[in-house]
Amino acid sequence: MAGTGCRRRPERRHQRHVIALTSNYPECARSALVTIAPERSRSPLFMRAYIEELIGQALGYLKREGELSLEEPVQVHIERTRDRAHGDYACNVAMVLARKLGRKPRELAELISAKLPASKRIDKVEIAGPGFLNFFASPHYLRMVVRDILALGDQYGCAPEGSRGEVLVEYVSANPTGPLHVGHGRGAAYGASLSALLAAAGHRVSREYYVNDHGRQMDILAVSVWLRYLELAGERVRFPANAYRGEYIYDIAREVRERHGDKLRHAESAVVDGLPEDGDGQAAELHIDALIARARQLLGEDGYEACFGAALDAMVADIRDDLGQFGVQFDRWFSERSLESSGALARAIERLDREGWLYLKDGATWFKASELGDDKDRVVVRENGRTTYFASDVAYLLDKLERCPGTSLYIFGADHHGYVPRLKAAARGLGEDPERLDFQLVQFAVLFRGGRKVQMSTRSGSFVTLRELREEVGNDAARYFYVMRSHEQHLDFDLDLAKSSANDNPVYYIQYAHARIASVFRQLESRGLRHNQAIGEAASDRLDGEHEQALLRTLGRYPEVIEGAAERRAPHVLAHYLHELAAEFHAWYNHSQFLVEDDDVRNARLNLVAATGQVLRNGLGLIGVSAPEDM
RNA sequence: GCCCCGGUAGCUCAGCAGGACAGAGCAGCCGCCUCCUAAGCGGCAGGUCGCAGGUUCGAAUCCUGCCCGGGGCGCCA
Repeated sequence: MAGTGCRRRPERRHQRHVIALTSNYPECARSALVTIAPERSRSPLFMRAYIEELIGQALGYLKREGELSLEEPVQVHIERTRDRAHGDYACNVAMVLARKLGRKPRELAELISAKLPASKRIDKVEIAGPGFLNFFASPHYLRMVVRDILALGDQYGCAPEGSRGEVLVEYVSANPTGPLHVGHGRGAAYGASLSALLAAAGHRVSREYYVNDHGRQMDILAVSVWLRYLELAGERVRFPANAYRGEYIYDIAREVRERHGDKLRHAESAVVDGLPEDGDGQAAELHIDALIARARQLLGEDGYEACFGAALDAMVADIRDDLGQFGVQFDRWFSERSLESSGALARAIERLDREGWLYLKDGATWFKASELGDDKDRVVVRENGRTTYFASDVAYLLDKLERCPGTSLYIFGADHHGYVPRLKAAARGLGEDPERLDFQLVQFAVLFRGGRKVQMSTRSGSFVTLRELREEVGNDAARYFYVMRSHEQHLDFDLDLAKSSANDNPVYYIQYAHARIASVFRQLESRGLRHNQAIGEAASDRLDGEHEQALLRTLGRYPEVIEGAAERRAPHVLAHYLHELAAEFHAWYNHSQFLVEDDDVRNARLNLVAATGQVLRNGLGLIGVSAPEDM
């Protein structure tokens, strides 16, 4: 039954036409007849943009000669071929036009390819398959790649800063009520990598962490600290079910005690007398809320703020420290409370009102979100006069849109997907363009150890913190593992694999390639030789081996990878690319000696080795993984 | 009930702005260190792309329905 050969499909072979590129039409200005995507980089390093240009010129010529009647631009794909036999790039322009013009695709392909300007970067163009134009990069172009990489260094692959729009990226934004856990870690790694990628692709990027320092959870945290403080002071107060039990609460309480002594101490009876009983569910909620009210009453404004402020400062400092060690930085930590004091909150509500999107019902103020694409209307001011969390969101959104003229990018955990229609509705309600908002939802990460799911529960306090994870597997492995899968995909994080220093760990595989490169240059020196780039460049035609050619092509692809990964908000694309690049280097390393006698060959190879090292460093840097010199 | 994400090789996943024979890593089997780190390399084997329709010259990729798994739907934060 399990036949082997019979399942194979018959080979489909298409006749190929080879068109020599001899004609040149210098007078053809760039035409707007071909569009791929807006804002394509014009850098000479971008082969696709270059090919687009060539095709545009050919079409422009054909149009002026009356051979084609083109009215509107055609949307075409210029893509990397999967099969080397198909050249380096393929374009489907003829097939797309065929549909529009009702002509045969191969016929059109002939027409177009005959008018393609000659180019030093393109060796030949073939017509193949149903009508693809296959472009073969010239050896000259491939060699140019090494020179460019060595000349540009850490700038290779980067578009000029500001060549694209501004992006304000908000990520992590975990409530400062406890340490970050592994779920936040994924958002942090994704956000940091994506931000770096966007910056490399030419966007001006600012990174923000929205600190939820306003709500009930913060009050619970403050009270938790106070209760631990009382405990340390010798009061025997029962700790409520819903309060924060983590060890870190004691640390903060100790700090408060050091600073304020017994000033905040009250007798146990004064604290709990007359409060509703603690218990499960509803009872626990009522109890803790009453306790918060009691704390405010006994401590007064200043005393309460002492606990609250200490808790907030400690938590934010801890989170900042944790993320900093993880290589995750922010340009701004935006306080939710500041929205009220700055008047941003009131202004946002006024704006919604002015635009006519607010109404009163049951004593509360509602936003007509349902008329703007959300499933239901949302309360902005509660019956008790307090604004809702959503109101803060609207105010922060308005603030962001006013500060950043480009895109506001939200990175949410997948459980926040309900916020998307609500915030878009808010943007519309404010009279702003919802297209300026970009939402990326990061799916959950599940830890596996010994092939078993690591159980996590916040209540029992048995969750794994980001810090613990980092200490267990290391920052490099954690950063890489977090972004190696698409963020839209649930992530199975294999702790054993991440820790493994065996041949199966993709992080070490890539880092090892870099370490080997460094080692090659150490060897060179120990043999009393020096790398001469100029000699290598002059002899770059000696890089004609199969492995060398493959490596050159892959290195040349890097700028496109950056561009595409940024556009698709997909750092995992870069992670995969780096793995592939490392694989090609390892294969070459095993196949050939680099430190050969021949000065020309040796230096040419060393140029390629150095260029590979540079690209590995650049790419690893963007995803926050170190590039070690030795392992 | 409504909404979001996913279902591709034994496992974990790429590929999905439609395209040329479906890819990688791990696990399995067979090989490679007098030579720049074997944390490496070469080879073999492994797939009804969840199921059924539809759109198209062409569908893993787009549309519809269904099945399975994960998550979300508060005048909480």
